[in-house]
Amino acid sequence: MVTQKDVADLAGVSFITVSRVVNGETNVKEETKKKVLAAIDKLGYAPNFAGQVLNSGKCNTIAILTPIPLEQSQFTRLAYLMQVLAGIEESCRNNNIDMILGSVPEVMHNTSYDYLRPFRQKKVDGIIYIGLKKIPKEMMEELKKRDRPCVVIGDRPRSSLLSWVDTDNFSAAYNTIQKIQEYGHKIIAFIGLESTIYNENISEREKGFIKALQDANVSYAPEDYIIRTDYDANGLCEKISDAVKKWHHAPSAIFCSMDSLVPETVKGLAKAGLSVPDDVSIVGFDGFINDSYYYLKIATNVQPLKEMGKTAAEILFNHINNKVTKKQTEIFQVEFVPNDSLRKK
Amino acid sequence: MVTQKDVADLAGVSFITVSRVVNGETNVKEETKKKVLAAIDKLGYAPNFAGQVLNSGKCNTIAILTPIPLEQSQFTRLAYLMQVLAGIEESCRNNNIDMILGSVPEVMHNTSYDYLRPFRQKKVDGIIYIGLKKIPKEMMEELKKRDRPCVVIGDRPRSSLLSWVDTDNFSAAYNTIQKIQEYGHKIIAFIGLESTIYNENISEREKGFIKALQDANVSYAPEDYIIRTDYDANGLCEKISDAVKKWHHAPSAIFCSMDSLVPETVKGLAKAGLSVPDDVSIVGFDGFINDSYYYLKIATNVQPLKEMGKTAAEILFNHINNKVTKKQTEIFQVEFVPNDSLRKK
DNA sequence: CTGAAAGCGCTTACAG
DNA sequence: CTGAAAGCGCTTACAG
Repeated sequence: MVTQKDVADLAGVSFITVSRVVNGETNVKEETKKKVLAAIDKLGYAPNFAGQVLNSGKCNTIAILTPIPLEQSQFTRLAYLMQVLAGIEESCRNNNIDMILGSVPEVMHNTSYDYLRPFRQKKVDGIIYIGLKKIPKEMMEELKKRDRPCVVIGDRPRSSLLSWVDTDNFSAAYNTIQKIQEYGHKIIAFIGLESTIYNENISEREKGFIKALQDANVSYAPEDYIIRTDYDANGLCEKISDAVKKWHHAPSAIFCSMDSLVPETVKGLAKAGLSVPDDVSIVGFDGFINDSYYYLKIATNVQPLKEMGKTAAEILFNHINNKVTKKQTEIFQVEFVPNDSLRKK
Repeated sequence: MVTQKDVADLAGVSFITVSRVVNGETNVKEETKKKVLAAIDKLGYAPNFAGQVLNSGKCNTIAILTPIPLEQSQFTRLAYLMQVLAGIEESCRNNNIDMILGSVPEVMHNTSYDYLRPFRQKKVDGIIYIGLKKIPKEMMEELKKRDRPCVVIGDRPRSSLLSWVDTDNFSAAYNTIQKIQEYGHKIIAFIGLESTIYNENISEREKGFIKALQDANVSYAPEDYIIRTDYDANGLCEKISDAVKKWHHAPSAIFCSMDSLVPETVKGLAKAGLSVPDDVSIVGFDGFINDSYYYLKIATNVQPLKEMGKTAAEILFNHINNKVTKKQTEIFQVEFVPNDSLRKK
């Protein structure tokens, strides 16, 4: 490969001068600089990464770690991941940083795969963890041991070591219920996740739902209008049609904690003889659904995921460059998007 | 940071012995080895990446480059990318290789972003290019100049420098038409992409469509039953309803070159008074659509994308390790999946 | 403005 | 079985 020495030989200078030119130092005679640049161009020289890193200790690479599996049909999580990645990528481009994409395996047993290896080997300057599940214990320990920064997206870890960016899911849900009420709906149900599934975002949405109804002094217990399912909405259809029979007053609106739960919700209502949006309005969360694939344009809440990714990366860069050593946190607001699935009552 | 020297000091040996233990060399006394391992464990030592790279010239990192933008609502391309990535990731895991995710900008002007920098800096041992658009000229030149391997997924570059894996889109389309004919359909239309959009896969599907109909000696010109649109199916609805009026005999089946074109196709037919699948059957391509979001379960063709990703990575690793210097190519078959949208006529 | 020396952390021969 | 020497490509003081 072409090294500084080769360039130096061709330009008739020492390799130190080449280094100076490469790094844009000013104390080089204009004429010398030209000779060196010509030689660089002729030989197609580019500074060797490893040589630079060994000196500087900085590798201009960050790791993106996430428990979200790349391979899955669950579009919601995929789209979430990709939009966040798009934001991170934009910041990385602007700073000439590369991203190593890694994933935290769902189960750690029977695998020798070590997702923290790049981190331990100092192959990355820092980590962005895209939440969904809590940061694993072993990762927290490594972060503590090595002194390199980590920013979390989509969760609010309590450790003072970790910076994070997140959306205000509680407020988003709270505001959503208020909006729905402004449309004249009195009884509102919530579709959430089973409590065995850890997802702080969804549980915050649930809390926002409950609080908003309490504050509105509704005549029913909000908890009685919560139905829980899993990410794939397994059994949701039946649960809903059963609930419709059980409820004294059927809800005229339903707040789905994820758009991906909407289709099964609609099916469950249909099974119980209710149609959307004629009988029941629906508001979701995420805004990932391609309109053309669903008969219904869903009113929803959109998180500024790309912005969050950008911001997380920028915070990480600040930490890496030691401009900021103190933990930083940022909370983003969610945008409510009305649409056909929400009707005035 | 903890170096081999620190470990050596603690274990009371030279750092060379530490290196031997780290690299699993056998010529180390069992007792010495134990001392060293204990010291490694105590200090949390991990070999510094840059040090290793500078010696070996291998960085155990590959670049994934793609012109597919991460940020977009076009689910088809996103899902395509992610499934391929999932396959690459699996191979990478098995070989302790990291992946740097980069994207080839759509327009090169007014940006100083250099997507080939990691490659030039020898920050990666090789590249996997996930096709959609042809490899840019400047990239081909760089590949020629630096002597590092590149494997292409989803395109068949003519250069003898590049290995590739691809699906047999021609045969898949050919077979699809035969299947549709087996279901009793005589007149079959094709929805493809405008010729200004470069996409070898789609154009191969179009060729397969034409050839199958020619071989079946149909009484019409297959070309008269081709409608072209763009990735977002802009104007497709109108084109189809117009075509239905124009055609002497309306098709009883339509082969959409991408599933994502199905909804607008269905709308266009509806506009012309035809319903799917009662009046017209539809077969698509990709199999990405989440069943629950569409009223119709689409008969389609599924590419083994994850397998392709895995294979591409393995080929690349072979090149990197110099086991194989000759260009390698692999063609995967596509699986036909019948479903509700295809009816017997 | 330019160059010789030392060193970043590691591995690869070479000596013993 | 173990260690001293040299070098991978680069940058950072230091000297002139």
